[in-house]
This record gives sequence, structure tokens and C-alpha cells, in this order.
Amino acid sequence: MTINTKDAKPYHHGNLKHALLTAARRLLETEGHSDLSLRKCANAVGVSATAPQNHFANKAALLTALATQGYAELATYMRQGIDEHADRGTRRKAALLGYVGFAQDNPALYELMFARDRVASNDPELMRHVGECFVILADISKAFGNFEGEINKVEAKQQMFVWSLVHGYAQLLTANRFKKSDMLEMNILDIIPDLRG
Amino acid sequence: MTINTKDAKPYHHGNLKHALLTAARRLLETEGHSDLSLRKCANAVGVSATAPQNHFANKAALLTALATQGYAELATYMRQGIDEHADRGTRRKAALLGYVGFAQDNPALYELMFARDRVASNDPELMRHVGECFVILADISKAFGNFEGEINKVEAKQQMFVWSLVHGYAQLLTANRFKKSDMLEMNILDIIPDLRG
DNA sequence: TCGTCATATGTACACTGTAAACTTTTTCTT
DNA sequence: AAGAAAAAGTTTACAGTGTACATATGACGA
Repeated sequence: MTINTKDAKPYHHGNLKHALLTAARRLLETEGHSDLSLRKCANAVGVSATAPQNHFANKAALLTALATQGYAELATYMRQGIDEHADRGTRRKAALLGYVGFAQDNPALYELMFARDRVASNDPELMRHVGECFVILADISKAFGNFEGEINKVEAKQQMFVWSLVHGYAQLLTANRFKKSDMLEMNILDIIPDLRG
Repeated sequence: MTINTKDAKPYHHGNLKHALLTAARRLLETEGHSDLSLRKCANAVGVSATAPQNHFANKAALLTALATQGYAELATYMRQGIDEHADRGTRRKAALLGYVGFAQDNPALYELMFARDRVASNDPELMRHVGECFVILADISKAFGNFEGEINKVEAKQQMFVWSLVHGYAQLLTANRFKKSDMLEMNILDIIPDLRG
């Protein structure tokens, strides 16, 4: 029973699921992955410790939702780079810069997106967005490198080559595995040899 | 006071640190990263729950030690490939196959080795072995790709290119991000375009 | 023989994920 | 409009976890 209708906190949050996800995401990037807990998320949103259970079956479900969000945004980052340009070569470069930019903007989330253990990799919604990224990568990978063989195999190789390269670069960059002196004024485009296409 | 000297368990383990590391490594690959706990390691070795504290300041220290072991073995995998052959091109290929082979043999450990959060990346022993891998990669990266610029920059680019490519491939492979149909009878060498050198 | 020190144990505590029972609010049916 | 059903909160409970701290044990040199 609510007396003061002005500033009384409602029993039902309204959009707790979304609020938990944004809180989780902030905690993930600020506190780090190992300090992220459901209870902290609940606390940040101002709700009881077990309220998240109504929206996420378990912690893995929340992490999976976070990862799914990540893939969706990664696609957006790439598409934005693509949409800004007209010709194939420039679009490709923009998409690659967008990919790495996403990883740099969300390093902890990016790591989570490729964690074998913490996310449920059989989640259909997750895999849908993974596939979305894959399609974009497939598109910008066409006519990349001088691979040989039948067309299907060549396209698969081009795609795997580009994704391996950009993913490896993004992760080694955000994990600080490159020498700092080497990184001066360098980006992903600098480490791609001038291939035909 | 030990009465039965035959099968009485000694109070001091003897080499608990080493035993904990091997137990941790087994648990890491079998149970998965998120189910690895110090207490389980202690239990697996048959020692009290807090005994590990005498050998590892905290859990991060144990994980860091695991990652350090990982880099040392990764270097061994690559060197083995290198030592088996004479000419530069074949050695390079063997080293790359060795790199990916290590990741496939130890997927959970490999992921840990690039985790931003769980390992203390300022550990000197860890970084020594990271550097060891970097040197090997630098060696096999020479004369790779048609990069341009001054020699130092070119070598840095070659190195970053090769490491990005092989790391990205290894992780995407072990994280099941490639289409299975594309992976049929394919390996890291198939996705490297035929560059000069 | 006796301290000293490394190495083990036991206890304690705050924090975590999750299950279960309960309460409050909304929504749907009639 | 009323009441049942469902949705979305709360509280309580419990087994595990990392870690701090006090204590016990044994190895070993002085």
C-alpha cells in the first residue's frame, strides 16, 4: 500500500532485467570480471540479493546475455565503419578499425565474449549475433589474400584469416602483450601486409 | 609422533607447491576455469583447505604460476617444431603448428594465459616466459609479408602480424567460433596467404 | 638438546550462487 | 468489479569460496 505516491519506491522495479545488465556491464569494466557478482549488481540497482533470479536462471545466463549484447554492439561498430564509406577497400579498413575500437572500448566484455567457460555457447540468441558478426566479416574478407583452391574453401580461408588476424590483434592489444614501444602510432591496418584486393 | 612408519602420511607434504600446480592444472582442463578453487586443489592433494596459503599468497598467484607454466610450455611446443627441421620456411610452419597444437592440448590454460583479470601481469617470472615466446615468434616472423618502412618498424609489424594471426586462430578454434564445416582438414597454414619469404 | 623456522592444521568470517517459501503487485478471466 | 493466476519482488537458509589469524608439528642447524 503506497501512501506517498510521489517518491515511494515501487515494489516492482519496472525493468529490472535491463537495469541489471547495465549495472553488470559497468561493474565488469570498472571492477573487473572476477569482482562481478550477482549480489553486487542487485545492490547497485537497489534490489534484494535474490531478485536477479527472476530474470536470469543463473550467473552464466547473465554473462551470456552480456556477451550477446557485446556481439550485437560489435556488429554495430563494424557496420558504422562500413556505412561511412563507399568503396570496398575503405569500407574494409573502416570495419577493421571499428572492430578493434570496440575491443578497446570494452576490453573486459570483449574477453568475456570469447570465454569458453563462462558463457553458454549453445544459446541461440548469442549464436545469432555471433553469426551476424560472421556475415559482416565474411563480406569484408572477400578478395583478401592470394589463397588458392575451390571458391568455397577460398572464401572460408579468407574469412578465417581476417577474423583470426583482427581478433588476435584486438586481444593481444587489450591484454597488453605487445611491446609499448612498438605500438606508437600503429593500428590494425599497419600490420596487414598489402595484399591484392 | 608417528607410530606406523610404513604408511603413515607425513605431516609435511614434501613438494606441495608442485603438487598443487599439477592438481590445479588438471582441474582447470577437466572441470573448467570457473569450477577451479584453491580448496578443491588442496582436497585433491589431500591437504587441509588453507595449506595452499603457505605457497601462494592468493588465488591470483596460483593462476599466475599456472599461466607462467603455460608460456614456458608454449615455447617448448614451438621450439620442438623448430628443432625438427633445418630450413627457415619449414621451421616456421612447424613452429606455428606447434603453437596451435599447444592451445588445442590445453584450451583452458591457453585462455587463462591471456586473461586480463585473473593473472598478475606484472609478475616478472611470467613476463620472462612471455618474452621467451615473443623472441621465438620474432625469429620465425622475419621476412614475413611485404611490409614497408624502416627496418625496426617492419620487424615489429611482421611480429605483431604473425602473433595476432596465430593467437586469433588458436583462440577462435578452441572457442568453437569457426564453422565446423570450414574446419575439415584445415590448419593454421591453410589460412596464411602465400607471402614472400 | 634446543630453539627457529618452514610448513602444516583449525577456526573464523565475509562474501558468493542458488534453492525454497513467502509477500506484494499486476494481469487476466469471468 | 471480483477474484484467481501469474509475475516479480522479499526473506531465509545453506553449502562453497578466499583469506586472515592463531596454533600445532616436524626438520635442522647451533
